Order: sequence, then C-alpha cells, then structure tokens
Amino acid sequence: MHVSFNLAADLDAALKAAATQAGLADATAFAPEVRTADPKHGDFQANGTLGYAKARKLNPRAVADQIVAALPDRLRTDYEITIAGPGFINFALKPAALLAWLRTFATAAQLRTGAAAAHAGQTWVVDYSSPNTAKQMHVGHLRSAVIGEAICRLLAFTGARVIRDNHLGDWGTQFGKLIYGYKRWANPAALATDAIEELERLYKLGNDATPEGSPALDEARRELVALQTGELTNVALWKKFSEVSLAAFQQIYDRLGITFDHNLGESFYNDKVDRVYRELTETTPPIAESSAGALVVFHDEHPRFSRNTERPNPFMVRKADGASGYASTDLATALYRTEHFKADGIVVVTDFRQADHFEQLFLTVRKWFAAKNYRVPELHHVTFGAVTGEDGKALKTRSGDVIKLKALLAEAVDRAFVIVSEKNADMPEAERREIAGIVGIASVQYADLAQNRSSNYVFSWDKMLALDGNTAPYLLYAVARIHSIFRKAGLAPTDAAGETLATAPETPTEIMLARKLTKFPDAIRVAGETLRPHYLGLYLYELAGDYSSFNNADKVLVEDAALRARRLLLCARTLLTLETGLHLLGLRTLTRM
RNA sequence: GCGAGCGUAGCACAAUGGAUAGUGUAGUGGCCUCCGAAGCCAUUGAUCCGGGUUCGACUCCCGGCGCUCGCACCA
Repeated sequence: MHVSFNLAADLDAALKAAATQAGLADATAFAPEVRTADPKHGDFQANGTLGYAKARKLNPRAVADQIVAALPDRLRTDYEITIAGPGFINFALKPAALLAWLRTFATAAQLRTGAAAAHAGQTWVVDYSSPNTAKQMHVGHLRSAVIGEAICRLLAFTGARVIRDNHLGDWGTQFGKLIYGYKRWANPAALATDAIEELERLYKLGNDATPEGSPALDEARRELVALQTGELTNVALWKKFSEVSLAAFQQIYDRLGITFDHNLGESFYNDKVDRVYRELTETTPPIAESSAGALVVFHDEHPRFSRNTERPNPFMVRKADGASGYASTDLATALYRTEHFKADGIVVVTDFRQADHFEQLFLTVRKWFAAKNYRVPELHHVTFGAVTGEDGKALKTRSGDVIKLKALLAEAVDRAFVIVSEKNADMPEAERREIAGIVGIASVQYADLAQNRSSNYVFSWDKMLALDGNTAPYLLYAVARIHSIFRKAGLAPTDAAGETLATAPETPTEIMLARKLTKFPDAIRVAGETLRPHYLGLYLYELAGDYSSFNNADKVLVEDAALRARRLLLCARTLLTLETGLHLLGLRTLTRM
C-alpha cells in the first residue's frame, strides 16, 4: 500500500482525475481546492465544487455526488467520505489509515524526504541579520536573525540548497569618524576586554568631535578617503573592526543556533557597482537616468515611483557626488547572487520600513535582468513589524537607551533560571543552568516566531516565559514529558521495537492526536510557501495541546501489550514531529526540564 | 500632503476566500493513592465604521477613522 506524505495533495489530484472520469463538462477547469478541515468536519475538505457548479449553473451537491462516485476504491478504504452543507466534500481518515500513515513516516529523514519536493534542486540565498560592524547588535536586530534562520531551515527542509548570507553594513561614511576617534582616544585595555563596546565609544567621540563645517570633519573625511583609496594603516584598522565585530556577533549567533555561509558585506560590492552603472545606462531606452546630478531610476508605470508625482521618490543608484549608496550595492548584490550563486530565489529579511526600497530594487532588477537576458530569480522581501514595549513604543531600557541583544538574551536566561529553580528545587544547579539556557533563549525566539511577522509585537517577559499558552516553555514541556515516558519504560524514544504490535487508534484522544500528526506536511507547506514560520508554530502548539489531552486521558505504560504499543507509537511520532518542527524554527529542545 | 503596514473579547494573539470566528491570560467551577499539576476538563466574553465583489468575506476592492512607519543623495 502506498501512503502519501501530503494527503491533501494526494486528494486534490484524485478529485481532479475523478471529475474527468465522471465526465463532467469542462472537467479540466475543475479545481478541487482541498484544504485541512476543521476537525469537526473531518480531516480534509474539498471546496471546489461550489465555485465550479455556480459558474455553470449546476447544483453543487449533484456535482459533488458525481465526483465522489468516480473516486477510486482505495480512497473509500482510507476515508469516510461525505458531502455536507452546500456541497463540501469531507474526508475523514479511518483509524487503519491513520495507523498506516504513522507507520510510514517514522523518522526525521522520512519526513524530510516527503517534504523535499517543494524546492528540490533549487538554490536559495537568504540575507538576514545583517548588522553594522563596529556596533553592538541591539534588540532591533533580533527579529531578522530569528525569522531569517527559521526561513532558512524551512527552505532547506523543503529541498532547497540554502546559502545563508550576512550582508553586513561594513562600509560607509561612519568609518571616517570612527578612524578619527580611534587614532586619538583608543584604549588598548578596553579593546582587549570588550572591543566592540570600545569601538562604539570611539565612534561616539569621533562623531561628537566632528560637527558640520568643522576642520575635524574634514580630517575625518580624509581618513575615509584614505581608507577608500587603500591606504595601508586605515585598511588594516578597518579589517580589525570587521574581525572584532564578527567575533562579537558570533557569540550571539551561537546562542541562536545560527551559522552563516558568507559574510559578504557592502564592502564586498565596492568594485562591482561600476558594472551596475554601465548596464543600467547602456540599454535602450536606458533604465537609469540623470536627475539633479544623481543617477536615478523612475518607474513610471508605478503610482509611487513614477516621476509624475508631486514628490518624486526615485531609486538613487548613484549620488550626485559620485558615491554609491545602498541602492547600488543592493543591485550589485542581486546580480552577484544570481550569477555566482545561481540563485533560484533570494530572500531578504528586514523590517517593514525598508519596504519601499526593496520594491524599487526588485522593480529595477527585473527590468535590468530582462534587458540583459539574465535569468530573474524569485525575489522576496520578508518584512516584519517593530518590537515595542508594553506601552506600544519602541523597546528601550528604563534610562531610555537601546537594549543590547547580548543583555536581552542574558536576561532571558536569568529569568528562566529563576523559574526552573522554583519548579525543580532539588535539581543540581548546573543542570538548572543548562535548562535555563535553552528555555530562556527558546522563549525569546518563539515569542517572535509564534505570531504573524507583519504586525508589531509587544515584548513581554511574562508572556514569553509563561508556562501556558502558545509559548516555548509549553512546547518544550510537552517534549520533556514524552521523553520522561520513554525513560520510565526503559526505551529509546526512537525505538521502533513493538510498533508492529501497535493497533489503530481508538479512544477519542488517541484519534485526535493521530489526526493532528498527519497535518504536519500541510503546516510545513503553508509556512514554506508564505515564508511565515508562525503557521508551523501554531501547528506545533495545537499538536502539543492534543498530546497533553491524550496524555491526561490515556495512560501509556499499561499492561496490555498491544494497547501499550499503540500509545507508545503515538508518543514516538508526537515527539518526532515536535522536535523536528521546533528545530525547524531554530529552537533547541530538552529531554527534561 | 502622498504612500505602506496594522486594527479581532479587559489584555496579548490566531484564523492558507469556506461551514457555528479559535487560543492564552484575567474571572468562575472541577481533576493529583494514576506515566511530570510547568498539565487536563468545563464555562463567561470580540471581527474599527460605511459601501461593494462573491454561493460564501476577519480575509479581496472602494471610502472614512485610529495607531505605527516611509517619502532625494544615511543604510
């Protein structure tokens, strides 16, 4: 018997074939529209007969009858099929089919193989985190890192070769001022202990010492020119700044489970912008044009980026002073990712305030690549809202300073330690610390991933560390409880021994849990297609909830061997799905907490 | 001014155009001689306003209102 990984996709194909088989007029136009159903209606529902019938003035229930009659017998074996309401076709998996599915998809590798069709053979470049060098990461850098990493893992799981690229802000006018400050006030002891903190101090000193129109500002500009023209001292300083910055960033990435394949910052594209200028102006008609001394791109077909608006908002490819800006480096970046990495898709993860920039960038790239006959990859700007305090304003410390990411993660772990200690008073401190390290970080990550990234989100320690609700502690607790059962039984959680004894689920809670497990492929599909990890998070939360109900109602370690085997099978698959899913979101899991 | 995103119970969130809009918290009432009570079960309470499209709208379109943000040489 063949069991499909994505049952909804399998039903969709079967319904389409059945429509033809039934001899429906215009059957090729019939779209079954199969989706995961509300559990009270079954496992899957096909909605397509309603629209199809309406457009042809047919009775939707009669159409549904014809299609259902033409479905192959194997589906009648696996599902209770009913027609309901105005013409929905409902499919409810029978217990034996649930068991067959659970037996078939038994390991992380099998889940991965099942999911890998979506992006098989494709290469995707994901640009995320992307902080500025010589500055500490702060709370504003959290979402890009967390959401970006989850998207990388989802894309990789669905078959793509993923290239993680940290597009550092490592070039620009600020380095003139930083070098100016560094040469005058650098403190070697401070550089040795916390280099990046010292660089921030030096930049601030340099910036304060170089007001507009001052001789000091001219000096800072000369430092910048020296850097840009390759003067050895300044280049060496700049390299040092990048190195210490990356080392500091990596400490944070380690906590978040992030490893970049490349750190191709803006400086990398320095020598690649001339080609951009040339190619954008040599086409007929030219894509870029001169305006007020700058080289800009207008998109006249677009309501906001046309030149024919009250306040034109052009894409600034080259500034009037001849310098490149982030438009030009981003164009060069898109080309490099397409040519060098052979990207089929490019995802850039930044906050929503840059939406205009990336819309203009993508419009320009499409015109440019079309004019030069370059293959155009899929281009996605993944945006997210702001992180605010409970007052709805940007998150700040009590004294009004920006919150450093390092401090925020440390506080998460400290707060988790207090809670872990309350719940496990007799546990050795070292173990409590280890657990708190995972719970604290996971809570911060999951708070960000559990909700739709488009909205602003309110940062609340109490809510993210809560033991109830859609939170990391709740999910990690469900994982830990399952591990606990296997420990008690003296079995490894991956131990398949005894599974052949397992019978089909019978109790309401067993059936509810088994049905939820079969929806994992759809959760992965939706999260991957929309690049919105919260769909996966929501699924995992519901799964953990169904497990908790099952765990409460049905005792696993019972005498009856067949009953015990079938419940252990449910535990094993729940654990597999929860751990696989949480790891896809970038979280670490625990065996006890 | 122009534009974008957001607007769902007291609060924080969910709902891939589908059936009676889900969950947590807060409130109320239950469940530990039973694999982890960091849990489970029950219950009260909501789609900003006005039009439109659709068999069907929280979802799509138009017009308001509110919040957040962006609009020429920072990135």
